[in-house]
Amino acid sequence: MKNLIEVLNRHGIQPTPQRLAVAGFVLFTDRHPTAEEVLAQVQPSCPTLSKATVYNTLNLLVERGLLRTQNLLEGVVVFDANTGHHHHFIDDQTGKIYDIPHEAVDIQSHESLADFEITEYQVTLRGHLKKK
Amino acid sequence: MKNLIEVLNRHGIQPTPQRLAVAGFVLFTDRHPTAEEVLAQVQPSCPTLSKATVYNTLNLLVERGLLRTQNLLEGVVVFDANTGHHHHFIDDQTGKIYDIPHEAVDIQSHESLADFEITEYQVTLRGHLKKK
DNA sequence: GTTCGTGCAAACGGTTTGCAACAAT
DNA sequence: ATTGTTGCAAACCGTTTGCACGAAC
Repeated sequence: MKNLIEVLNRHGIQPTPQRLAVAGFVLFTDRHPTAEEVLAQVQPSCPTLSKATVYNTLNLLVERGLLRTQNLLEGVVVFDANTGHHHHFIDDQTGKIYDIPHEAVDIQSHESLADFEITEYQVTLRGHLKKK
Repeated sequence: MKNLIEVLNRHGIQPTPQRLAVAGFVLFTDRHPTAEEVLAQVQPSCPTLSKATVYNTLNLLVERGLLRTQNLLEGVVVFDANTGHHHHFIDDQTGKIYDIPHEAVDIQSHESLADFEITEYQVTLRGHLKKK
């Protein structure tokens, strides 16, 4: 992917094969993988990839603003390619995490919160998918 | 505290001195302490208290529904005596976590979320305290 | 040949577990 | 004696780090 190389370059990241493999997966998936899952996914197509390099690369992508981490489930850190403001829906039955556009949820806070200057908010919705 | 002993008994927890010390702090604070902080806080008044017993007791309280864990900040697990539905406000400057009553925030979800059967939601607000 | 990235293995830190000593009944 | 709790230390697991090798310029 030419584009990916450009993106990395633009963020001061040298596009090595390992980094391309990791970024190529993690920046374009809507799953919310853990570091382990990234390794398991990418290892086959890039057999020399080590755990340390996965972590180094993921941290680099986060540092450069291409990726963010999320702490949605008890003690599990996942990586999210959606770096803008958005919310999440977690399917209780499958554990799957869905991104929800920021505009899809409006919040209205009671005047009892007058002392709080709210600059940002994130909503975590839980439930299950409706059978349609 | 007579009450505390009763509460523990009612939940099938034998009220040992260590458990009373831990529960006496963690169930009645509105801070959101980590396990470390619980140990540091309670150790002085209960010198024989070990780290393992703090974890065992906290896990027991969670298991019995007297306490819950929260994952609000990157990789930090805190314990929250408020076991009902509620939201949180995190002061960006101090990192302090405030409990927000569930009714103090209304959410309204866009019809684009029609496929999601939402059974529960939690809002994390961020910002800073207004100087009054 | 200097710089940067990699793989490996060791270190790390928060949490858990195994176990022997120790109540309490 | 049995049951349950404790403290200690070791184990655990996800993540980070140190370091020597290797590729690129």
